[in-house]
Amino acid sequence: MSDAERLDGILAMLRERGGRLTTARRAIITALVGSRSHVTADELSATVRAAHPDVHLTTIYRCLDTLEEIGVVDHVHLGHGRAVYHLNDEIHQHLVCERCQAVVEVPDSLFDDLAARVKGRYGFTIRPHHFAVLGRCAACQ
Amino acid sequence: MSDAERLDGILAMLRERGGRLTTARRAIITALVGSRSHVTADELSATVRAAHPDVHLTTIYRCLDTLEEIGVVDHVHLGHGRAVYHLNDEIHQHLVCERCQAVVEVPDSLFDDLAARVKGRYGFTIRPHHFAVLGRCAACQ
DNA sequence: ATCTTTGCAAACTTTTTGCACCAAT
DNA sequence: ATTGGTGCAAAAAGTTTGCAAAGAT
Repeated sequence: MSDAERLDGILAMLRERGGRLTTARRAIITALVGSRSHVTADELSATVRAAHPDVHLTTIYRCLDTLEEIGVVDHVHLGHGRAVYHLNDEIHQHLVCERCQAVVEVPDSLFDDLAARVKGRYGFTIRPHHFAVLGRCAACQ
Repeated sequence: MSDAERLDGILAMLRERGGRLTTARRAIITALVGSRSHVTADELSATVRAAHPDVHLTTIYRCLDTLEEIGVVDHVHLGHGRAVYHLNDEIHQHLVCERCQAVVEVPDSLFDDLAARVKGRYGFTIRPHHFAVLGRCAACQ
């Protein structure tokens, strides 16, 4: 799936929801699709501003909220303070190095065992995608 | 180990490190030891203020920082925004319900398998205590 | 006497909100 | 013509910092 197709798909979902296809949204979603990884609202804002200097950070947040409601985007708290946003097309878990901040993405399936055990013993259903797991990456041991 | 012993132990560690035993610190650590679970800086401040109305929230933060440097306290980001602090004597992982905010503590050992696999495949060492795992508790399914 | 710790006020960072205007349908 | 989206400014929430005064050693 190309970036253009991805963009169109998201725009279509927005329209279905009764949303409007504004310049700002197009720019934000384009930037999000283009930046292939995890971005903070701030970073996204910088990218968007390159082409559309008038798009306000507030609008970024509101757009990301909307996309999250639709289920297209998810956000994760990687560290102290800021959150990062990413497209939701492949679900993965984040390992974040406490030292160098590197983000390692690992398949969700690694957590299946843990999830099953926690479910069995505590009745708790893990939804792991929302928070990062911290530690030390290979390079920083 | 009684609360009083625990308090004394922590005060001793502080002293060893060249720290001073102030009224504020005594009050904060007492409150921390007394409140048997996870507290936000704010909650801790409220408890401390009951007996010592003059201890400022800033001081709470600075004291918690110091205790964290010593290794006595750890803090965890349970949700969006505030962090919770807890004594470091039994290491456990936090499961937090996204709906009712309940905190379920589970033994660290549940994560051993996951940690081993992540270590093997990605060279990443998980230090899981720092962040919460989100999901739905038994009552909120 | 020294040097850490404290209180206070103010800054800071990230995110949210109120409101009048604009623009997509 | 609607009504949802946007920009702006300002508030909120949580935490940190600078500095002079207080307090522990």
